[in-house]
Amino acid sequence: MDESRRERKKRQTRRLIAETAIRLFGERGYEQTTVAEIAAAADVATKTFFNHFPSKEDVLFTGTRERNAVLLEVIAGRRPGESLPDLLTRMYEKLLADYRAEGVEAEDPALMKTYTRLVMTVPALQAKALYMTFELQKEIAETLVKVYPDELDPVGAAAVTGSVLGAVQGAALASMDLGEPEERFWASMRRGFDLALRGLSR
Amino acid sequence: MDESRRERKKRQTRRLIAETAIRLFGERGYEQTTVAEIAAAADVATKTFFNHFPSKEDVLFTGTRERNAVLLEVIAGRRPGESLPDLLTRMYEKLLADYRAEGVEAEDPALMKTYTRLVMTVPALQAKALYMTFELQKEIAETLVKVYPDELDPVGAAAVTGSVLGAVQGAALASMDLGEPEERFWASMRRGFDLALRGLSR
DNA sequence: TCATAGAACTACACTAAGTGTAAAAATGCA
DNA sequence: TGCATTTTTACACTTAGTGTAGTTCTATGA
Repeated sequence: MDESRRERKKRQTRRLIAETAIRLFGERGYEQTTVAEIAAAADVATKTFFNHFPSKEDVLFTGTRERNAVLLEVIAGRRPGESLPDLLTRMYEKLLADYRAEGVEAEDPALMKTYTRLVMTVPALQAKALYMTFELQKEIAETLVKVYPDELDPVGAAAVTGSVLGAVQGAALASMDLGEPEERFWASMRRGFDLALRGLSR
Repeated sequence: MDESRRERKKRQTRRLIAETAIRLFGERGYEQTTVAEIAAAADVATKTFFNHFPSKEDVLFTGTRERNAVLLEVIAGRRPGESLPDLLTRMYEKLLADYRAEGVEAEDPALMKTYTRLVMTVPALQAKALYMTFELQKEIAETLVKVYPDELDPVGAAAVTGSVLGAVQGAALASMDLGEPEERFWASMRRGFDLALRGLSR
């Protein structure tokens, strides 16, 4: 077995806490739910919550770092001679694929929807999400400079990254605000991406 | 007198708290400084701090809402027949002018520098700054739809806005990270803006 | 000048997030 | 079984932030 009982139980506890948290947040609202209540509902000590998650918000952003790492790998794996627009497009496709896969693999679609609603409406969670996107942006820019040493300097790379992610994010959020259905949502995100990309290809 | 004594004293207290806060943050660091310490140093009750500022972070973002409002006015005041790139350029010029004026009008340049360093390095403050930019973005996009009813829909406007602000922000932060001097910093910001704008003009 | 309404400030009690520590319980391994 | 390591727990503590009621200061009208 590649996972010991200890590791398995730890993961279980972590997962139990996270799912309990989303459920309670959905029922009572984010601010109205205390960490103590989550811990009690999951039948663990309050401290155990903070042993697994550095803050109350973090319980909602468990997989984000890993998902971001995947995008960075795409950038780092620039193919020989691959143009910047092509590489960014590959990254975007990967982002999209992950996003859709997440929706499918989710064992509980209702939780997924609750999650989206929370992150879109609760200021503290929005700020957290923005901050993490911001960190991703810096890492992408840094990696871009490495794989395009002759074409990109740090400022240019940061501008490109900010432009692309900003456009995609803006379009996605606007689409959600409008309550657009699934398929139009993907189309809107694509529009944002294409718009930003046009600035690169001269 | 257009300002009563009451209003004047209130403003004085508010200003005293804000300046004391920046000074202490600069000396001891943001997290290491408690609101109680700030209040004590400014010789007011802790509650008075929260009467003026909703949170510890907010003491560092006093003028932001007003400055953002100015940018929105530029957008709302689209001149007859003015193209989107022209209007955005006017907004950018305004942003720049405000930014430079702020640096000049600052009675204490050292505090200004401390302020910049804090906002750039402390996670909680970065997140707050990002969140406020995000809110500005939404308002700009909303206003753009109003002044370009035939050319822009909500998704397009959000994409444009996100692209431009994202690029400018990315370039500016990268420039600061590099420690570029004043003049190169402005040039870098401009590069970001121009890059994003290219995506619009065809 | 005095009286009074309202605004700002203060004192105080309280909730909740988050940290540090040491002990207890569970697990891995010899 | 015995021992080391990891996870969980209990507990005490700090700090951000809220609610309330009372006090002080300011504006204003008689």
